[in-house]
Amino acid sequence: MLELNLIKKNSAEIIQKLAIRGGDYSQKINDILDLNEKRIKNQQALDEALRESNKIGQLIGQLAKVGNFEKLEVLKKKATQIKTKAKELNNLSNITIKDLEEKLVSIPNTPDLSVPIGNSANDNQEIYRWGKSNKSSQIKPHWELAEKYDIIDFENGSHITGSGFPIYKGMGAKLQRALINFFLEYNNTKGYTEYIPPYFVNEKSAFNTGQIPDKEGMMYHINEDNLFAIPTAEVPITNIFKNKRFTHKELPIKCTAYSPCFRREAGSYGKEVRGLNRLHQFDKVEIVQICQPEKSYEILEEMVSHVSELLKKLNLEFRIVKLCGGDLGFTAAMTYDFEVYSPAQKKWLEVSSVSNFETFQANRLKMKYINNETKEIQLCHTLNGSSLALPRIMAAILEQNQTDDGIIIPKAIKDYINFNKITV
RNA sequence: GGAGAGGUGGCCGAGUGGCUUAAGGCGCACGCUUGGAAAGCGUGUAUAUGGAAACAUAUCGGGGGUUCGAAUCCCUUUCUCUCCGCCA
Repeated sequence: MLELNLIKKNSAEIIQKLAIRGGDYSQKINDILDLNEKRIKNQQALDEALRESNKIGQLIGQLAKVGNFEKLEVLKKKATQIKTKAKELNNLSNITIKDLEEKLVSIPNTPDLSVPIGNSANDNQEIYRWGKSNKSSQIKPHWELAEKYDIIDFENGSHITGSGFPIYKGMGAKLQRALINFFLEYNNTKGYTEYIPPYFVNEKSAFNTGQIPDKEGMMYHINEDNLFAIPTAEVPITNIFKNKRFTHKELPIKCTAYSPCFRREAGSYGKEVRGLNRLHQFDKVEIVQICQPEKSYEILEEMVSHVSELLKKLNLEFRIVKLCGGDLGFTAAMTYDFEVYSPAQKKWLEVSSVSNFETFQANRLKMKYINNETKEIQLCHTLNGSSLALPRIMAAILEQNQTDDGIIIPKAIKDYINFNKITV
């Protein structure tokens, strides 16, 4: 949620930034400003009424002490009248505030000015490319390899639950587990504290990180308890720090967590969902940082190089893409996507999305810090990224590391796994 | 699931209808003291909204009610703790 006082101060700049997403938000922003004016007027009238009523209340207290009950009764009547008026004003004020909140919540985050303008993924900017994989025509897709080596059972998974819920088996399960450990341990060495979060969250938590109201349909919902299965560990992890006030010494907060992720992915079909391309349940290791506003873009770069390191250690061909305004998520101000190459599908698969949310989440979470120099209380900036999403990493390892007699296990994870090659 | 106890400021903790934003303590900041430090002493120290400011209003888990007036009484909801039950 954007900060109301920033909208008030810099509405022109905000409209300009939002235009990077490809829409004209000036009407919405103006509506918000109008509603805010209305809100302030209401509040002032209400405060005035309450002030009067408080004064009379005090007077009554004094009169009661000296026993002047005649005058007291007169004042009581007057106070009741004011109270009635105050109640009306209060109702009016509540309606306006609700209206205002609703409008405010519907506005996406303002992209950073460096975000390229564009409508779709086609307008994203590739900023980095690394590695080289075998592109021969003999290359097999990962779903065929998974079957050949009997390490992932897509069919049985879809019988047990539905499509998009694969079963990892034997060396496949071990590889997955080794990768998770490798990611977590590497994150640990870079100062990220490990967490195991809840895998279900309530409505408020989902709202705080921006899944609601924007992406409600993407989450599995348990009606009976009104809980959402987490689409990413970002949701519970970021919520850990709601209503906190940090000192500059405590920042940045660095967290990492492994969790399964659940996504409904309604509307996906065909080759998009083939094999490990898109699943309803998948594993992911996440990194989250909370920091002072002036440091967030520096930290974004740090996180980008962190994720790059992981991919280089796995020796996977990948590229980094800076998302354009039109492809940017609702809550993000800037996002870098990491994509590994699938030589068999001849396409890039997203394995990480590293974003700076600036104050967008912190505003809903009331996550603040005290500026050491000015002593002002400001909202923190939040950032997160995958490090990494397992299925597509798995797909890339299978495809990029395939040989005639097996899949070569990346050297980087040899400490976490007790074989060098997946064989029949 | 049953029964009980409780949620007060950054933290601990007092407070059962009126000058209580809230005693006391801890912590923190500044000053005095000291060769320096500790101790000691003194002063200050919640947040949000509106306002140029003075100041005003709101906030003692959330919501509602009683009352001229609620941290304090009533209703409701939520969370935590203890005991019992069930259980990996």
